[in-house]
Amino acid sequence: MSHAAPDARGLLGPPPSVAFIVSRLGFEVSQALADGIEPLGIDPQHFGLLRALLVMEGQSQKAVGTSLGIPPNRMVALVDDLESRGAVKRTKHPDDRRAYALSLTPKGRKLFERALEVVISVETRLCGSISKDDRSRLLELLSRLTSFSGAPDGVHPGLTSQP
Amino acid sequence: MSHAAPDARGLLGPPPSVAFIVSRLGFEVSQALADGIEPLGIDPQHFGLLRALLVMEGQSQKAVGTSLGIPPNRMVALVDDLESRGAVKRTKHPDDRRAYALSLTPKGRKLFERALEVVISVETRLCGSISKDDRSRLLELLSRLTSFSGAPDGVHPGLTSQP
DNA sequence: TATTGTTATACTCTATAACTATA
DNA sequence: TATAGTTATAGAGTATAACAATA
Repeated sequence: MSHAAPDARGLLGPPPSVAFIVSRLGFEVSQALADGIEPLGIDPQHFGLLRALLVMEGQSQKAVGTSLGIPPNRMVALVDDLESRGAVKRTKHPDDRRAYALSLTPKGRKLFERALEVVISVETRLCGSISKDDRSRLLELLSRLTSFSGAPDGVHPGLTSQP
Repeated sequence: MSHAAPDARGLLGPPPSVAFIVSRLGFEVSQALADGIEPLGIDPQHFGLLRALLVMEGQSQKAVGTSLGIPPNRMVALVDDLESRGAVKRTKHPDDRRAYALSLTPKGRKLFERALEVVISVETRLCGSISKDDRSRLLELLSRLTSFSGAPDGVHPGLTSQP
């Protein structure tokens, strides 16, 4: 049935809340983002790692992992994936022979840029129904909302797991 | 190290996008909501079911499930949980002896109201840093964003799974 | 003795598909 | 034969904990 519960909408239930809308919209956007980069052969976690490596060039797996909130065992698989497709490189760490120094290859940078284009296309689709000014206003309002996690600015806690 | 990557914030990376902020904030809010109702002994899926039953009193598991996008096998566990704690009731469906008619008990309504209080408290915390007028503006802007899923108005696709 | 990266095991969640009783 | 509800099995994803090499 395409209209199983025609009365289930908007009548009862909670009054419209920012929390519910953001929660729902956030899920949909995450899904769209994941679907969009999937053809590139990566998932959101890979994207987050590429993004971090852009500014953490040469740091160890451990350092990058803790900064992203990703535990060691998962870092292994993540870096394995990206290394096997030539996007990142493990080289010996100059100061600590136990550790690897992670770095992006040119191929990795291109991969990140293609993923960024996906983000932009999702943004365009998402905000296509409001004016440029309204988008700015929205951005400004959203940035003033109290963040729940203490995660640093560019980090998406959904891409980690740590409590 | 508590400041492993002090430069990873805001310098490089994508320009601020509604998509990224909404995705991140949505995750945090969902987490806060889940954490908030956990002491009540339910999770977001249970909450969604209670919310649906408020307006689908007497309908079958199948009907409620399809309206929420929840497959039959999971409906069983969900309804089992809520029934065992006396929040919903399975009675024989008058028209179809294969089916059950689901209904909320008074205890179920109280449970839903307590969960609603949690939603309100999260809303208050989330929007505590902006004025009442700004919150209205924000709500209005958010509601004008293009939704990705075709899900009906009150349905949160993160609480289902159906593609 | 502590730490980096790694591997192995266990657990949770979900999807798939069989099964029963009715229609 | 098709459908409502149920149950069983298997798969993906994750966390826990043990491991080897180095500090």
